[in-house]
Amino acid sequence: MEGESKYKRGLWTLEEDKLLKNYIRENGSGRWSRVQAITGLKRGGKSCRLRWINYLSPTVKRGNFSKDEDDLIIRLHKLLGNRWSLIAGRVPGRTDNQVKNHWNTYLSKKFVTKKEKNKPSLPSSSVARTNGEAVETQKVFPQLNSEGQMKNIDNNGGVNSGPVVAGESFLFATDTSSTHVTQQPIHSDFMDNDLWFIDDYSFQSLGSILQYPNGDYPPDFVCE
DNA sequence: AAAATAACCAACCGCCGACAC
DNA sequence: CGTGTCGGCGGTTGGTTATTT
Repeated sequence: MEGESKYKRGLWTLEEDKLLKNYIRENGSGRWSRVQAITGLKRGGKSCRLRWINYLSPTVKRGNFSKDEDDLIIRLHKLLGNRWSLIAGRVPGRTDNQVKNHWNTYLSKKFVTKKEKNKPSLPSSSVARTNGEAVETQKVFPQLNSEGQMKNIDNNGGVNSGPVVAGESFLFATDTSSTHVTQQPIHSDFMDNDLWFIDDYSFQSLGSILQYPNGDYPPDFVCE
């Protein structure tokens, strides 16, 4: 097809990086589709955006993931599933691509190995594949309304409500085969034990780690 | 030392929602 | 409303590097 080679592909060169950085400095990030016209880069807007967000941006942290970062990612993944942008948003300096790669190449193996000791099988309705391994990805999406009522919506559309104090730790538990979600108080050492590994019939998560430092909740926590 | 395999990670792809016209 | 464009997302690919045989 004509036009298929309109854009260069593959790894970025230092010269291309320099052109893109110059563009950002002069025009700010965004309007990616204009980058080619302005800089002469033979790259599509999407490619430029990705290169900036995942690599060139000064906010991107390079180097190995720390133990703390690993722990946080594991917990957030338990809570959010494969919603990498949401997870990355709570791991300072890390991009969704970094978190996703780190999970797929390292953490999922640790995670699955540990989980498999306690879990002989998975319900087929909630099985996804990661690196060829079966991983349960049941999701619960809590929503907080203006009165502090927490609506927990699971991936089957089931809803359950109850009072929640913003910032207080709470626990979601849901039967994998039903639409019911319940909340239970948790004890303070929850974060230090292995409860956040999936067991046979429940999905449990720590809601408070979803909250941003300024007290806001992510888009999934809709204030009505 | 060479070949095979595994691990890592940057980049691409397809889809989707928001928005402008 | 319908259509096109853009940005964002998660899944996947493929090239490079490290490790094992």
